[in-house]
Amino acid sequence: MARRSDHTRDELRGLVINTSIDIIQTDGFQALTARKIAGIIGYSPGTIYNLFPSMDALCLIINGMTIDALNETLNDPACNKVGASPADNMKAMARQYLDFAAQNKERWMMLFAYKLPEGEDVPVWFQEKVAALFAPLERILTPLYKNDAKACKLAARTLWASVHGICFVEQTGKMPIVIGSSSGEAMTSTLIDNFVAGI
Amino acid sequence: MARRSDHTRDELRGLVINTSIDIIQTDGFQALTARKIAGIIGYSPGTIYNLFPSMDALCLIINGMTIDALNETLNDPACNKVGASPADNMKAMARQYLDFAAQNKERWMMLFAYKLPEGEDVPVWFQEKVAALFAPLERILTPLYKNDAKACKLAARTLWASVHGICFVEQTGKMPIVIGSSSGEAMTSTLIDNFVAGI
DNA sequence: ACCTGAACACCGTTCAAGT
DNA sequence: ACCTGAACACCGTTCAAGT
Repeated sequence: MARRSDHTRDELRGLVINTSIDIIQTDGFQALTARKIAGIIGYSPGTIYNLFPSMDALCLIINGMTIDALNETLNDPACNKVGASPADNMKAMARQYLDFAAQNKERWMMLFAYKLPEGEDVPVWFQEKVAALFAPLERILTPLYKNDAKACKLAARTLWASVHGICFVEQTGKMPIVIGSSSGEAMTSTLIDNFVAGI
Repeated sequence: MARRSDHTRDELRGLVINTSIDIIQTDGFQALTARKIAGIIGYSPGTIYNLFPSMDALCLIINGMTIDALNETLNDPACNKVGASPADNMKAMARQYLDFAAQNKERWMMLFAYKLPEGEDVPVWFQEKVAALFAPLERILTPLYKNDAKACKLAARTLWASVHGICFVEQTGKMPIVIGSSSGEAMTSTLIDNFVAGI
């Protein structure tokens, strides 16, 4: 066939990524295959490998974009109000996290269920994106740990991991819901109220 | 070939399950394939389907066994001491959870990363195993919520999910470790201390 | 009754060959 | 230079055929 030049290389990459996200959100990330992407965008499977070194590399890029989108919601003014109490800002931030996961369920699940194969390890640029996720919560907590930056970091990571666990349990529905509607929000509220009161 | 009768049907099922767990623990659950199991136990791939309806069914059985093993550690006397404070028992239980995950990393990961395909849903017997997981923690919390069973249930689920999140973050190492060694234990301690103080 | 192994419809990935 | 499509080494799953 040879050069078609229907799209530039960058357009093509964008096309592959957007199509991939569509597939993931519709059928789950297990349904993402090179052949399926190629079929949808009207190219051959080989072209995917012209644009990305491997399916794993593509998945990593998509996960990076999901983290960026999540990070954006955590920096939303709604959970970084100047007048509000740390607890209120934290609750708002937890709600942002829960909402993001609910609205982007399959993309969010992929972030945690997808595993690089045995050999390779997570690249630095990806680790940096993950690390950036903690900053907003640390910022909120700072006033509560005025003279102990180390304790502040520990608390931020503890709360972040806890909210993540609550979100996970809510999204996978593996927890029996005896709590009534909106259990994720009830749990994050209980967590934050008790934690802050206990500081 | 026909009947070999090297093993009874139940022996064969046990052989498949044990071999599967070996593969999972060694190479991760992504590496578990019917053909690989068959090769190791010296039967043809078809035999796997004689013993189990599908690979998904086998995975579900293995996950059920992992939950049973986890549940056993949560009922260990070490985290259910009569004289100890609820906080101490909870910390011991969290440690049991963290230790189990560390020692059975791939099996534990599979519990959360493995997803049934789009159509089918989790059978009731599996849901019941999951539900049983919360009882030990609820038992510990009961004295702290004497006259409010509903709040106790909510707190138990909140703490359980939180410890799970901490464990997840520790196991996947997605969190930058600025905290020093044994960050999982540091986080669960902070969580439990603050939460209990805040009740 | 139990087990096989070929067959079917899929994968990811590579790469010689085409324009 | 870009893209294809056949090829290779894998999957899960089924089932006629063998003992």
